[in-house]
Amino acid sequence: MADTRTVILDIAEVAVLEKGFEATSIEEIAAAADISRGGFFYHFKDKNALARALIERYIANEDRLYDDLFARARELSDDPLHAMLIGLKLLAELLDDMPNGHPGCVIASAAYQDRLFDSGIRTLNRNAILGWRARFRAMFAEIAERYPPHTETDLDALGDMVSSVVEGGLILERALGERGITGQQIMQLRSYIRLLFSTR
Amino acid sequence: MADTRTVILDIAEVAVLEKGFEATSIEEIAAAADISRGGFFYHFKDKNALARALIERYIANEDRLYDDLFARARELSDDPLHAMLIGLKLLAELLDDMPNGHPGCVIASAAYQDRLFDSGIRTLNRNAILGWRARFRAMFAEIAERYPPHTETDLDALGDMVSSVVEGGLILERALGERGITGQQIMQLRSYIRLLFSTR
DNA sequence: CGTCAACTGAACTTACGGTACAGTCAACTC
DNA sequence: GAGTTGACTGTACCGTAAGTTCAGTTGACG
Repeated sequence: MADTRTVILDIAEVAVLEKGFEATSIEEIAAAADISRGGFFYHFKDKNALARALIERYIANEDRLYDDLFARARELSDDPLHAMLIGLKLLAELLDDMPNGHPGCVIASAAYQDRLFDSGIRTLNRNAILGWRARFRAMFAEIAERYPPHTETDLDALGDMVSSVVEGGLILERALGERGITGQQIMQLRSYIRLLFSTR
Repeated sequence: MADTRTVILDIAEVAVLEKGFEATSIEEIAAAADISRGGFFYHFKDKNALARALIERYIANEDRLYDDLFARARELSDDPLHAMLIGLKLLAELLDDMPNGHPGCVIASAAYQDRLFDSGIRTLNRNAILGWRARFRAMFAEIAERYPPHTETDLDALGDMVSSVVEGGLILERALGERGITGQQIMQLRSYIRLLFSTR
């Protein structure tokens, strides 16, 4: 059995992504985790601590996922452009193969409920996104060195585009109730990257 | 002076985008609109009616904006590809020129608070996004006829990409607290469209 | 037996959504 | 200028649901 803290976070994540943070009650989380309301407060000192833990865990997971996935892609090709194209394909497949679709992004959810949280949490979110920008920017910079882009391109904006397309895709997927949208959008981004850098 | 209903919607929109729907109280809206709680219920029978009105108004505004903007673009060029490129540029400028930045998308906000609303509201959201898909799909189809794309492309996915990039950009913009991100992202999409269709 | 983590269960406080309704007041209609 | 209507105010009230606190229980382990 997983430890209770993890169970709470799992339950809370799903609920928060479906209804928002404020609308997710501690009672409801506790009930689903088979503990009492008091038990919840043994693990988290207040509701804000839950939010912080939720976000920290999400960011750590996402970072690990990107690490693994693009490391794997780099194993499959030594060329930075090909590795990026492979990585994006793997990412699209991974998202599409999730049993119930990707549940949504905790950071996007938080972005639309900003004022509920303290500035520490906002900083956390900000840094996560800046981290992804830097990660992909570096990868694109390496590509651009070997394959000069056909159009002058702001590499920060291009780095952001990965996050942007994922976030946008998840919103459409949720709002439409259609599976596979996010993967499709990533494949469009991939198509852009290929056109932008590849020779001919 | 604007009529009270509009004032309520304006205030509620900002508040909901900042804190989420559940966390926005009727009391607070009424106070900001300088009316009593009773006054609020004169205009909206309950909180759900407010949500619906908020979303309906947002969709109508967005539709009108797209209508105007791409009609204008079409006036400036008869060529469908050029018109699209002009339209995207205009869109990016419009978003960047907003006095306090774009406040965020009500539909994205709703997407992450789905379970709060009845299925009617979900249908509303769904149809709005399907409408934008159809709108842009048609435009891309016309472009593709004259300029066969360099890569085989799913026109629905391409149509969705406009919404996706806007939504994603808005999330980054909010989470980072940086202006201009959404405009940049749209310019990236524009760059993709140009590479995908243009001869040369 | 003592300790400690992991809880339980009840109590407390506040806030919110919603209802009901009597009354006000300015603007328009006949 | 009497009457009507739309747009409210203000107050009182209800139910309940939510966050938080805490004293006390339980069971495993040394």
